[in-house]
Amino acid sequence: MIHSMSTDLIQRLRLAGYKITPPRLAVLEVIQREGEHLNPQEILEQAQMIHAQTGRATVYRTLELLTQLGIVRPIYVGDNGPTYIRADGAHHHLVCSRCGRIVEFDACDADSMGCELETRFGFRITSHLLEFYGICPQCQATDASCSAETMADLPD
Amino acid sequence: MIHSMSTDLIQRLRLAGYKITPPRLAVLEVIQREGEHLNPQEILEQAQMIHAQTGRATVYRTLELLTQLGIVRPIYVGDNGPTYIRADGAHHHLVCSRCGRIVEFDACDADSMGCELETRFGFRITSHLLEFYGICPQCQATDASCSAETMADLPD
DNA sequence: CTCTTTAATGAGAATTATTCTCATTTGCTC
DNA sequence: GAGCAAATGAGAATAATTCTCATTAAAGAG
Repeated sequence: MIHSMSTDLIQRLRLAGYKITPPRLAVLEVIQREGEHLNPQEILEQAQMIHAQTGRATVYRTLELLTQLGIVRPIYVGDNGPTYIRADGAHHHLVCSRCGRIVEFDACDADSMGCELETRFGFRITSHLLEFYGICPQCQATDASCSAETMADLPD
Repeated sequence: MIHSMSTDLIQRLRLAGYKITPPRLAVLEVIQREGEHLNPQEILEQAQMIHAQTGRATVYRTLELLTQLGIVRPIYVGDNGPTYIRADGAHHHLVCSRCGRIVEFDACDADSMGCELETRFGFRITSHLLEFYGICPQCQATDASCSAETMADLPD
């Protein structure tokens, strides 16, 4: 099997006592490559391009395993099901409660807080998620007036 | 129907053009009362104590509605399904990737960031969620050594 | 207070997502 | 390369959520 993947991650799997198998490599590869917001179905499809026989159950099992190992983690955005992302790195979202619109931002003070929390609770912190919830400008405009747009939001 | 609930919320429903019905009042009451981390099944059960005929589909429909209105929002903790909380107020978690342990903390710099983001993106922000992911002290201890505890985490 | 309109409801069917089962395969160690 | 247990794939089973539709009832008009 050809794989151009971080030997480091493979080592982590091996050291934790797990076998290095084609489906696991495929899932790992997919998540490393895309990095963002793939749901189990999409991960299955992409993994099958790498290792055609990959089964759905194995994808779920692998995602659970990689989550346990702190390599990936599920993230819930809007009202979709879970998607998986690399467990390192931070995520910052503004989420509109009304329409579900998501805006990303960077710049975040959380890292310094993270350090403090590491000391305080003894966690070894690898990443964070900071989400603000509210109403986006567009939806505010809609709410404010009693125009046709407003009507569109009322029950049919 | 007897309900000792925030007239304010009822007004918001009414103003948005929705009818005030017993199941909606029941769900609203349950979420107001408990406030935290109830899943749809639990909300159904508790709502039925208030209004016995409440149906499951209606609970889902009401949760969707209340989410749209920014009154509640779903939150995903660990690998359980969604639970619903009041949309106001902040939530701060330390989540262990390995064992799923959750520690709550308060004190959070996010509010000032929230103000800045309101200006920058025009959102009207009502709450936030800040989660740090990492490995809890217990799991670190397990990882570090090659003791019996470590064995327990390896594949059977 | 009664009537009318139409949103909302409950029951259960249908769908979708996830987990489980088990016979078979395959990494890994020696 | 032989042995062993972990890992796998297929599909069954389960759980969670959404949809359908006939019926009910909330809200406004008169």
